[in-house]
Amino acid sequence: MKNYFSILHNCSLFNRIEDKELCEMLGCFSAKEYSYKKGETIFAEGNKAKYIGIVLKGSVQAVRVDYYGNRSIVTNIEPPQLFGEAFACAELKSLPVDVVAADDTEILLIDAQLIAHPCKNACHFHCQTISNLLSIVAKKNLVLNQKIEITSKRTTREKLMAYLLLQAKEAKSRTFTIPYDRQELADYLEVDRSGLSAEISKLRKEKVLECRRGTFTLL
Amino acid sequence: MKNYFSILHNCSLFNRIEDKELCEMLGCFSAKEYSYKKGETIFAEGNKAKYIGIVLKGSVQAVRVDYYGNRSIVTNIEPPQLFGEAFACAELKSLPVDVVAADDTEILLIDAQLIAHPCKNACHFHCQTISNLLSIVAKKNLVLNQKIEITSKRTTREKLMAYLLLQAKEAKSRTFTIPYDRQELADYLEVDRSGLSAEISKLRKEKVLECRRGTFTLL
DNA sequence: TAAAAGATATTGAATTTTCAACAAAAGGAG
DNA sequence: CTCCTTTTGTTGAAAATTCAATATCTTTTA
Repeated sequence: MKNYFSILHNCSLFNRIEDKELCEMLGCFSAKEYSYKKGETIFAEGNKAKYIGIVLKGSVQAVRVDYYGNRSIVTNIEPPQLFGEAFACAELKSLPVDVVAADDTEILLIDAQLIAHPCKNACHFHCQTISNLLSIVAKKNLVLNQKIEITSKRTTREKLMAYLLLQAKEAKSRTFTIPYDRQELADYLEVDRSGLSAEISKLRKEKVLECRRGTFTLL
Repeated sequence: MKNYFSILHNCSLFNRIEDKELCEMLGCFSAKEYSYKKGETIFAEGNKAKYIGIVLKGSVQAVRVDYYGNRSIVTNIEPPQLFGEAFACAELKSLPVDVVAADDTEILLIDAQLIAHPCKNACHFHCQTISNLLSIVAKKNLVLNQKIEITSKRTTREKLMAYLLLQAKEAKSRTFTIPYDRQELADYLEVDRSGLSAEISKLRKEKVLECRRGTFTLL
């Protein structure tokens, strides 16, 4: 646990919480650490949403696999961000997505009830933590809104460009690395992988972008 | 204001808040009432997200209009639900959507700062309100997830059926009325209106559903 | 280093969507 | 009731996507 203290320290769930208090809280929340290999399922669709997860190392993805095996990636989460918090706060009986490890991953799980509902004592941290959680869930909302903005475009090219422009903006650079391989990017954009590859090729020929694997440069 | 007391009473922002306290709070939050005609813009894209809105009468929609005038409807909000709360809680500098009145509408606006940030006094309401807001924002998250689930389908038919099945489930009935006309439904599903009409016709011929305007029956 | 495995790119055919124009139906105003 | 406006449905052509099969390039591993 000690190893990950600096990550937790930077986790916005603990904004304005003293390091000393943070240690107490982790005990109080009975936070537990877990490891997953790449590809393993952390939460399965249909499970009850009980836990808030914090990514300590690696990365996790919220994915949905439909009827015919079509995979859709909803979000990618990296340290020190949270996952599952919205479902847990909504006290959902059945998760609408799978949460899987996108790399070899270490996470911390906290029982959401202990955070979301005010307790008798420790009320100071508590109110602050809930306030932090509100801010996190609100920002997660924006992430979903961005995904909707991107995938609401009608063509593969438009979706791809909307995504890349946003990434460039977030990286504050024309060159940036995305967290997806081609198949994953297609699953995020909700398009066919081969069509996506073809579109990337065209954009390259048109000198709109350069790329090598996950690293893109907009020209 | 008095007229809408019963609506506010049922608004989950005020869960576990006594009616007496509710009155005080509205004053304290300097809540103000506004009216809009159908089609008028309540918040414009790009504005700073300062206010949390509560729909008292009518309905509002979060919409995005892209580059070429393509409209996309993100959500439809009816009394006594909130809108803009996620953007306000995330303290967004620039709204990513327009919020427009979908009918002749009355709303209440509250300065989000006054809700989201703990104040010195009145701490009891406050912590409860923040906790309520957390639950609301988390549920809004689910609504966005549902939209993503629906629109991630690859064909118009699949999107339509996913949407209708969800509506039937929520209405707990095979017959239900949706809040959209054909054009709006197309804008929500992110598909072409004429293609949507054609698909509805096919489904009717196949005896999968019946419909008249916004009222559908799944067979 | 070579072979194998995995990821990315390419291609053409089939399917689906979009687009535009128009027809039909429903609702509202006078 | 009739005219007018709005909404919904229909159609065919053009454009884009998906699908499947194969080729090429990278990385891993033996």
